Amino acid sequence: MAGRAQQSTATISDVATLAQVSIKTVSRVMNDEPNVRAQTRDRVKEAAKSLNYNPSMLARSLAGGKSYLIGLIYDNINSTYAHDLQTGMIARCRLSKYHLMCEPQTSENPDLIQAISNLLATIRLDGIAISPPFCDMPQILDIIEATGMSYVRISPSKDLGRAACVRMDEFDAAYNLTKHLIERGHKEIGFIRGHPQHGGSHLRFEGFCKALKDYNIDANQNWISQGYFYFESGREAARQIFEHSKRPSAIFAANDYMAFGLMAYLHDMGLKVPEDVSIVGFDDVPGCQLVWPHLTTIHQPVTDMGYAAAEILLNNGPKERVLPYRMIERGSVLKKE
Amino acid sequence: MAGRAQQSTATISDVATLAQVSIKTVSRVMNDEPNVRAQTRDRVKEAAKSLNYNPSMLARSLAGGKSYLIGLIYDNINSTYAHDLQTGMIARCRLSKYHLMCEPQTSENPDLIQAISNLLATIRLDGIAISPPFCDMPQILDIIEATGMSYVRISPSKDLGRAACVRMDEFDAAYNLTKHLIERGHKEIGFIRGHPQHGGSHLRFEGFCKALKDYNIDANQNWISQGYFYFESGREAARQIFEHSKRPSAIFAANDYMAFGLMAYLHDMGLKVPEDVSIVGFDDVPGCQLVWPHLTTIHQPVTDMGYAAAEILLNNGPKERVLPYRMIERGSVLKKE
DNA sequence: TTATAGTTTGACAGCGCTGTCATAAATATT
DNA sequence: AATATTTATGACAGCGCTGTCAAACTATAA
Repeated sequence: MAGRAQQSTATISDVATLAQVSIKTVSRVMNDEPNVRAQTRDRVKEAAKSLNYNPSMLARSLAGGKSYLIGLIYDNINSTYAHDLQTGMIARCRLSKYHLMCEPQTSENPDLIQAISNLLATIRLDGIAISPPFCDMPQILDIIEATGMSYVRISPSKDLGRAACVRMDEFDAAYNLTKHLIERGHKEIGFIRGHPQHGGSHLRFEGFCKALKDYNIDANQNWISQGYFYFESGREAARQIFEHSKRPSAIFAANDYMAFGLMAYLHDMGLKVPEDVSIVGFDDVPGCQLVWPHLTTIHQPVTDMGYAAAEILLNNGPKERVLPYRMIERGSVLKKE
Repeated sequence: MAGRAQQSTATISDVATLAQVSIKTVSRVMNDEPNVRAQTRDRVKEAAKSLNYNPSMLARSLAGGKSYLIGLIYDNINSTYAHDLQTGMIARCRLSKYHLMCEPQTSENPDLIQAISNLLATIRLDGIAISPPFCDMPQILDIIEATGMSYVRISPSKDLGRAACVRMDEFDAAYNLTKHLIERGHKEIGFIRGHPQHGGSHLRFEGFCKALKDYNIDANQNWISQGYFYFESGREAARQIFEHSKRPSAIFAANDYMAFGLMAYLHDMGLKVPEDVSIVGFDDVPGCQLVWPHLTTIHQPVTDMGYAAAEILLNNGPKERVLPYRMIERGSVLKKE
């Protein structure tokens, strides 16, 4: 097992002795509490500085009932998404001297509920953020609520009012992206759906359908295919779409990875993007600028969502934050006529 | 600020009362210590289970002098790398009921040293892993050593013997990748160097040079260009290489992102990969399978390295682990003649 | 001046565990 | 049966802080 903690770190009583005050006064100064004479405050600060003293997070946690830790439960499948969420949360945590506990999970884990329950019992987090697909699992929300801990859902798709949440308007984004296709002259539009367990899938599909409807375009069921959010599933879904004799002029993939799979399929079939088929994705993962042509997509403000989630947890902020998305036009859509 | 910790969690004394033993005995059972009668052990375990008791990490840390936390200091620039490292470390942590504290930093931060110093003082980590470029900064290693904390360097390039480390043989990998190019008939080979501060850059370049030398090929200095490990720097470095009248038949980019930048440049210039120019990269980031043609590269076992690093920290394992790399042949290299 | 309120400080308990050490019980040895 | 040895258990202190409350000190009002 790992070695013992270090020996030679200053404690609060070292500072108290040096500054000739009680440890409680040092505590007050370190926590910026009121009712400390300016002169005393300075003396303590100086003493702390000269000893290079930093309060122990552990001891503060135990004594104060706050852990200075918030958690993030995420699915390890989509590494970029998780990483961006972390980055945003950590940025906000640092402002409040908090730290982030990262808790990857997989929805396949049969002991998922127990694992999360144990986590909550062993570490008294001051709050927890839950990203998809976990934020849509009622059982998980139940056990969190049972602990009385505050939590925030990131991009939930069911039961929106249940708890604090951070999200973007995926329906609206999908609607506008579809509209973008229609406005460029596309009428034969296919759709590759995402993982049915991931809430975003439905919202994106509904936005797509609504746009078609508003523009009086019939959705051809042959061009609607099921994928699961990863590359190969996009390729496979594409195969099913192009099995049919008549083919669409544009395809909306419910996320970028499936769009990449679709592009690979098209490449193998000798079909050109966007000349033969236009493509749009969703998420704006880094790969969008690597594929050729670059992929037109919706940029999800993932880092901002992480930041906002931490903000809600630390600051008891507003219970719902809807962040703006951006449509990123690149080269994968052909303007017809 | 965040809410108070939850109210209704069982503590060790609840379990002790229910099992009719002292809290110390409960502690022994929870920590699998010897000298507890089997019958007592069972009674305690049952009581713990029925109360859904989990020992508080915080309290154990404070009392026991172990924090059950190890840290990872990483550069947030390269998200995939950091994420994979995290994944490996977390996997190993879970086996020992440890948790990972992620500490992104940027080398540009003027207060870098102070930030790390404060971190070490506020959280008594039981160990810390340092990835590039931080693992090559002597100042950082100094302050860690001053705390007496155990640490492990990930892919260091200077001063290898200084502390425990996990790495792969980058020199050898670069050598073999260059050899691969030579064996396919390439004699005019360029190189895009990586960030001079990142150690790997030098090792990779040296492996390249050694291979050329062993095969009696002169390195044309016009084809050796400086990049900084990110996409645009690869494009810019490519521009400099192709300024010269004579152009190489193959280029080795010191990492994949620069290879992608190079491919973008070539695409813009109407040059075909691999017909006109063969390309190899280094790292095997996910984008390698997105670009066309797919990039031949060296797969770094990053997740395994994270796992091994945590293993060393938690287990006082061997002081050095050299992990195997794999050359991944894809479509970006042309076999000449 | 004395009463009153507000400000500053410290004593002390205790957060939920583990380490140390003493004691009790079980087992082995003579 | 008496003693030595091992095994099992608990009492207690204390990890480094914060919360509570009371005491001391200062400013203001009457």
